[in-house]
Amino acid sequence: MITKTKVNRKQQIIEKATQLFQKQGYAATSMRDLAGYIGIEAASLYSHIKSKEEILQTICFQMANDFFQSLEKIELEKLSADEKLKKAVISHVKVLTKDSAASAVFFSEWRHLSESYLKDFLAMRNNYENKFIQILIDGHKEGIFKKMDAKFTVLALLSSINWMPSWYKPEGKLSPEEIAENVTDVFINGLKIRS
Amino acid sequence: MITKTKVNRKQQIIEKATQLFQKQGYAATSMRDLAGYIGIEAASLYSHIKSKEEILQTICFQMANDFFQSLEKIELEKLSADEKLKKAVISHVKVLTKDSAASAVFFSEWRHLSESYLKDFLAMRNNYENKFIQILIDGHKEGIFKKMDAKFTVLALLSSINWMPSWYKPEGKLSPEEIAENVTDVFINGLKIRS
DNA sequence: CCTACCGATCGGTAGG
DNA sequence: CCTACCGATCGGTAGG
Repeated sequence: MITKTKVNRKQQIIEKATQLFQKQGYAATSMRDLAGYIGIEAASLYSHIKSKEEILQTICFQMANDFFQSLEKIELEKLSADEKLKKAVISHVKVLTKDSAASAVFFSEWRHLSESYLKDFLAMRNNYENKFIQILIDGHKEGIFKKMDAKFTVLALLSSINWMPSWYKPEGKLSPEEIAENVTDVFINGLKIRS
Repeated sequence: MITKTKVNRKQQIIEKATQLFQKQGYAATSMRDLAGYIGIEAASLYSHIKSKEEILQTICFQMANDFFQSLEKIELEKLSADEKLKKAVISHVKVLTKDSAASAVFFSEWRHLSESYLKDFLAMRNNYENKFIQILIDGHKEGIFKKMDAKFTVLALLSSINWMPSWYKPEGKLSPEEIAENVTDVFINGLKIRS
């Protein structure tokens, strides 16, 4: 049996914590819970992490980074607004489904971050939403999208996608691309048969 | 000063708990927190309620009932699928915005219900979703809606609406009807200008 | 509705 | 990574 290095153990702690935070919530998950699942004493966790909140911070800011990076790549491309929106949704869904447990924690447990982290977190989220809003505004200027409340629409769009980790099963039949295809198709083209 | 009756006090406890559960989450809200905001001792809460979980049960099942009743009324009406969908969304949004704090608790904190209540809760939610799914299926049969994954679409639709309590401000400029109008318009007609 | 209190559990530290 | 332990806090009860 190969000895586990500290790095691996830390990774293991974060992964198990992610699962527990998703299932039970951050506040309802105790360090003794977590340690028990890993097979060590609660006190031993602190050889690898500084605090319970540090775990949450790691999860939240890792996800935030992933979302940001994936969107920034797309912003550089020269695309029409509807193509850009579709690509943005696809990469959003890809990040989301790559680790749906971490995504669920990211979306539901961020409020338990302490103040200064919370501030950074909310600023990043706002920034991210604004990039989507800009795509819709551009699309309207280009004559592709109808007049609408862009912020409202983006929040509705992101909400409908972000809720997914709560019911998305990786073994399900839909790939990230198919999910994004479905979502963008509904939002861009609507449900009605065109006449 | 008029003496508060027990009924009023119980109502006050539930309302304040709803606010705290929304802001901090159920698990992170202590009975001492709650009592402090009301201005009594924690032990005194138990003259009015049986347990912390009873408060959560009251909130969740009250909301579940409201949602159900509003939808059942619409099911009886003879309407085309797109009209029925719109009406269903309007009354869903109305229930949601009537008490957005209770709605937020309903959508985010139900997992802290104990097992038997959890089972009932999930059954009701499934039942509710199925009614929406049926509307979409009927709409496809009537030739109004295109072919789609009805369950997927309903979950996306409800998610985009249900996320609202986390950012909806009653003093905002949009009425429930306008919100429902925006949401259904996007879903039914899409963002693209018809050509 | 309060005082007084219960056993259980919390996140975390000291020291090895 | 463990044993031993800390002060704080938890939901809730007894008795008035």
